[in-house]
Amino acid sequence: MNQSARADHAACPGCQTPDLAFLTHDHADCARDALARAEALVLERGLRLTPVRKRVLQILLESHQALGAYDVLNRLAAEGFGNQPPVAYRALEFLEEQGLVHRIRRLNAFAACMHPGEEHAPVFLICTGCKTVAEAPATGIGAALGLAASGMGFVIERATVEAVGKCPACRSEP
Amino acid sequence: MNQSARADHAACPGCQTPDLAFLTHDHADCARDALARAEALVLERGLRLTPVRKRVLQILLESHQALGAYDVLNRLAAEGFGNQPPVAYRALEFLEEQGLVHRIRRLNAFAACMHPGEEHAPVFLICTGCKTVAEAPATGIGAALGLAASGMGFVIERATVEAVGKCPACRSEP
DNA sequence: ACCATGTATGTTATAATATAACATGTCAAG
DNA sequence: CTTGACATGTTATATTATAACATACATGGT
Repeated sequence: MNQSARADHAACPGCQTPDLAFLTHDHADCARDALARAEALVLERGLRLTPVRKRVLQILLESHQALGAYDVLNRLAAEGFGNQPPVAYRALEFLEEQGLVHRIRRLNAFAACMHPGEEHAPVFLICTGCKTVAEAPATGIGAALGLAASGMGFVIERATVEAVGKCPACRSEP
Repeated sequence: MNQSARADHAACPGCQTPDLAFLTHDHADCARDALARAEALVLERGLRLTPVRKRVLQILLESHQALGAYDVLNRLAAEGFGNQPPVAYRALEFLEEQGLVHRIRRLNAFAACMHPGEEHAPVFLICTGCKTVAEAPATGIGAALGLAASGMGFVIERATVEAVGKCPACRSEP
């Protein structure tokens, strides 16, 4: 699968069901769901999913890739929002604090969380072929990490786990 | 333990023996060892540990912390090496390719590898108190990660695992 | 010894990412 | 209808990183 195919939201990888992450499926659905859940979560917490914040989340959900802050900013600016970096960075920061967006440090980029609200230490699989970022089920890894650390007397607060490699589609291509 | 105490090389944490990583021990020894092993490794591979490269590695070994590229650059410049970013970045890139230095993405920084040559997917423990970065034994984590990924048909090439938290010394302080 | 070649370093310039500080606007409680 | 808290907009700048080209330096072949 090439990158332009991946840009088609009707046939995309990486959504919340791990089994589907790198398979073709209807992405419009999971984006809509994630947005609705995000909105509910934020309200529950007495916070506001303002227009900029909502739009930033939508952009990330729709693009279904990790986007740089300036990519997001450009889209915002094109739609009449502010066009200075803090506009994007602040929205992204808010969304990250609320667990709605994850920061992919390896890419200096941000990706929408595909299962907000659920407790999770995210693990990212970054395909070097199609640039898709999938959130993997972290089962066991957080625990193994905590264990290794506590063996040295270290107490983990947050962890970043990012792997680069090839997704099934890109692996079976030249 | 505070940061100035950590700057004292005669009583430092984080070296190659996991059990000692956050304990006091003689760092001059492990720095010297690591440098010698690095030199040998590079020669084995038919490459050159030139003065800049060697000095960069020494700086990282001695400081025993993760340093930004510009921190390294400033020290180089003060010693008569070039004072432009590529000088530092190129040496760091070379050292990273040779597995002698690791990049800590969370900090936009670089740290000397404490056990070069040994096969390892590094796991970093970053103390938010004293800024010390320790390389933890990754036992099991790489495997767990590979397993989780292959469940989705994803093949990992390289992984970044970084945890932030508190080391024993900083945890027992205010 | 000399040159050809590849590799390393130095330098200039700029790109890409991120934040500080302050001004303005908005909204809801009192 | 004002006050206070929060959000957004704007200006400016800091920090991190790389591209492109020039110079030097080592090494092997002759």
